[in-house]
Amino acid sequence: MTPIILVCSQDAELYLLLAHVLHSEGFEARLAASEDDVMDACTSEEISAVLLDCAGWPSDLAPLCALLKGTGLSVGALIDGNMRAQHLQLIKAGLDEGITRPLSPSKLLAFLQGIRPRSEAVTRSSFAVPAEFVFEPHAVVVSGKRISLAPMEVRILRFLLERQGQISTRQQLIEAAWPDRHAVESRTVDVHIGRLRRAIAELRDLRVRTVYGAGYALEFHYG
Amino acid sequence: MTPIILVCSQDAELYLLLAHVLHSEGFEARLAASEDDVMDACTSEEISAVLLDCAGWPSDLAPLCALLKGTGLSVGALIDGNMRAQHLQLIKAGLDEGITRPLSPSKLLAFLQGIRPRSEAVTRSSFAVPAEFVFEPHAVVVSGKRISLAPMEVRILRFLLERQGQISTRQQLIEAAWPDRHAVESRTVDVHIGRLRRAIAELRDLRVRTVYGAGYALEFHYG
DNA sequence: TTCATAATTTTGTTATAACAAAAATCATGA
DNA sequence: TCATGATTTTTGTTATAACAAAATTATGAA
Repeated sequence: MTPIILVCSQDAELYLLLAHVLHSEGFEARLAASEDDVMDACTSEEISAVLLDCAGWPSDLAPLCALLKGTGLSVGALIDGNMRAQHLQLIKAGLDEGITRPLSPSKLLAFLQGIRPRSEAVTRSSFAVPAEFVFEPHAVVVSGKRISLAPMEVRILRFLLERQGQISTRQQLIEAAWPDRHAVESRTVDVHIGRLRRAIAELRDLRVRTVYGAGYALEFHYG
Repeated sequence: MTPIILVCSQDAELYLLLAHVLHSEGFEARLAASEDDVMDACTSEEISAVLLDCAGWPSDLAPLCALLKGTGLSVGALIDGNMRAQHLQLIKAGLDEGITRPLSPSKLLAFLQGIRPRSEAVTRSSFAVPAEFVFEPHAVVVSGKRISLAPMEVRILRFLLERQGQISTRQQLIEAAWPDRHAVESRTVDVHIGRLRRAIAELRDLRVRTVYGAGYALEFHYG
């Protein structure tokens, strides 16, 4: 079931760009240009999250935010950096994520894919690799065993360890393990996962699990 | 070699969004916020195309456009619909493609992927399926043979026939053959191409050719 | 005729062997 | 020691069998 994101804006171009980005990340986008549109959309479809465009909306969005939060929806908002009072109002209304302009698509996507806000992301980045794992450029040492790995396999394994069992999409793996702006097909990830699996096959407590239609997660049993 | 698109703008958010869109379509984006930046970029890297943001540039872009065209680069421009004089100046400067605001990502991508401008696209859509092919919902009849096909295979074959041997990317196939806003993995396309190939295997004059790293094209020998 | 259920078809996704291309490393000779 | 060519390793992509899920069609009972 493709999650549907309701974009509340009267900025047509922003919507077109966002719709494109969302679509290519596995979301569907819907446009609401008025409060009536918002009500109609929430009634007729199962909306997964709402994105409020503060610059592209003629009135104060805090009441609408409160209403949407009252229905249990996740709500994010695009907020101008200089509109602090508005930001505060939205936070009081229960806003889940404020995304300041200029908009960073990756932060928006992180919000939509359930990744915690940056402050928590920073906290989580201190989730280091468990001490049992010692990485080398072409290998990993764990449980007294030294496993040869290609550099790409090393990067993927390290990332999955840092994620501590959470599901990673292929796109997240690409962003984490490939050099910046390096475009590869998502099925390239699948092939590397297979290579990593074969390389670590002899480790009984470590396994890469496939989550159908979502991505991959690491299972590691400490002992 | 990933094509590099130089985006000339001082609108940070537009750049972030465009960079994201371009990146996920297999392009790399670079930002130039001044004419010096443009010159630096063109000197230091092999730029495949340039995109001029007329709203996000402080001066007339026609001279820069002429300069870039002089170097043989493809140049597109984002142009406000009400800036006709500017549009004319850019056309006189040799502009390849004017994309009016609000920006449609698919039109931008069509330009970047070498698809002809819309006027030519409309012309090309009259390239009907050759008369030898008669399509049914679950089959195609050609050369006196009736080949059973799944509906998706019918849509893919029809699209490839209309393309008359031109290469289609997986994304183009998805946009043409799948319902609007339907998100599938690009490897889903590969699987359907395989199924289509098996279905039409007995037709000696019809073949789906793989273009490594690009997509697919149909080979059909009339006779 | 309608509707619920089962069966079948279609579509989406995964795994992995294999091939293509690029990058890194090694060997050799000047 | 260094440049160059050869070899090996690494990475990206493709093909396709197989599995999972969704959609459509068929069937039988009410």
